[in-house]
Amino acid sequence: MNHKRSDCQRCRMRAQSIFAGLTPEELCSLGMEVEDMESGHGAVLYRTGEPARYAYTLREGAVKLSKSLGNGQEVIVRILHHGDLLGFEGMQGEPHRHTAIALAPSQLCRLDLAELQRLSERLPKVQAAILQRWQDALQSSEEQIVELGAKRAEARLATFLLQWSQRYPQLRSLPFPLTRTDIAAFLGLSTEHVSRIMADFKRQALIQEQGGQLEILKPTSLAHIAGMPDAHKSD
Amino acid sequence: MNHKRSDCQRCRMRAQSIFAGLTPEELCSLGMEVEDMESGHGAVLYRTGEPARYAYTLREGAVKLSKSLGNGQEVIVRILHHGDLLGFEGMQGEPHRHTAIALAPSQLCRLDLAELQRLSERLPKVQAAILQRWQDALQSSEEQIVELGAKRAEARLATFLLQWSQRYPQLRSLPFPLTRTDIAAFLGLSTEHVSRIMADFKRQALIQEQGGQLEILKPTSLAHIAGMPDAHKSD
DNA sequence: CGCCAGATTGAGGAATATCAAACAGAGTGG
DNA sequence: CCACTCTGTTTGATATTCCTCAATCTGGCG
Repeated sequence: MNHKRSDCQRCRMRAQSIFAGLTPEELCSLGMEVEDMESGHGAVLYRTGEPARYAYTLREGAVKLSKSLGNGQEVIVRILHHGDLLGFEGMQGEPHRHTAIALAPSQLCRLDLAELQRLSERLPKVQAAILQRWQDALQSSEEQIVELGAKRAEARLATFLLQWSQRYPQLRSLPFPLTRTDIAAFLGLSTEHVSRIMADFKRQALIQEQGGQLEILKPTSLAHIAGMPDAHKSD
Repeated sequence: MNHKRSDCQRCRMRAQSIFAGLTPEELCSLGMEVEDMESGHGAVLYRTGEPARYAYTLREGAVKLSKSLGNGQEVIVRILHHGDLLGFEGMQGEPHRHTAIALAPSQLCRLDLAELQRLSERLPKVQAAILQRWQDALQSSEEQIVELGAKRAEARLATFLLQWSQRYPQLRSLPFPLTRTDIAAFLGLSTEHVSRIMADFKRQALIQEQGGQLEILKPTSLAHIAGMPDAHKSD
């Protein structure tokens, strides 16, 4: 990993960050210790139960948040893309609730939680932004509950692929660094079952895959399989 | 339903409410429109998609939050007990994301969302309290994801029963107004399967049921089935 | 009593997991 | 450049879990 002092003023994610809406002066006055960092594929950002010192903003790449059961089984609870936040459960002093691992080479901003906490007490805008993120996370978790609770494997995989593609708009060929085992851990299936369904999708020419790149050929058919009556096709 | 102006000062839930930590003077100065209300079994508090005017604190009883799929299938996303909050997604102006239905005769406080929003901007304590609730909700949703994604029916039901019992401490016999269909919609199973497993648990004398009352006879065995290595038995 | 919603039970079938084996591709060392 | 390993994928055969459908049973209630 590679750390350096960050220049938030010029960050191209600023408009979507938790510091959006602050004037440059306010931003300057924060005195926040923010470090740019890069994490390679497989890098562990933090582990379940560790005391939380830092929170992160994911600027580029993808990160999985997972919990592991006693028996060694791993469940991926959420998958994060550029613009997402992680590690903020530490703001209330709690230890990390997940293990966070980079799925692809990623760029992040690392924020000191103690400072952030003081900050959010002073600046309601920041607190409101963080609240919004919590709400988004809850919404996505609840959608995941619906997937796991009500849909069959095919449908789960279809929605998953569509959701993934929506995080990379106007991109024909998507970065797709996930292992079958990762997908399985996220969708509550076995590796083999995921593999079979992916193979099916390819045979039906719904998707195409080559060297970590994924292409959604028939989003409408996938949406139909996913059980979304009329999801407006974004491609 | 039955409405009347509430006296928050004397509310016995005040210590756990989002207004905890406020001085009586602050509480007085709120000018919040808070209404006490009672809802009978099956009463609908709000529906998915409705514009959100009110949020609620559940003082007594139980409420289910559910989403329904296009095909008429219903998934219960979360079940609320006394002390829990609901309907707060409206604070950011969004419509309700769930349908909220009382599972038992319940007592709630109804808060005007617009007022609450203005309030939380003035009082960081209130906002912090709400943030904490969002976090709790997220945590519980993520635990549910783990249940649905990684555990088999028996284990899911066992954890569910144990979690239920933990919401009624020092109570030998628990109120248990749930239908098999409700449990099934929460655990991602079919009604019949739930029924079978419940019958099994009874035959093994792990639990006992009569007239809407549930008794956990062997919490330790249940915890074992649930896949919790050493959950400290709370009973 | 007759009726009705919910619960239980059984039988059969579909969805998914598990186990085992073969396969493909990316290094790596010779 | 070629074996050779290593990791991840695919495929097949079988076992298990869970669902579906249908029937019966139960308790409350007009």
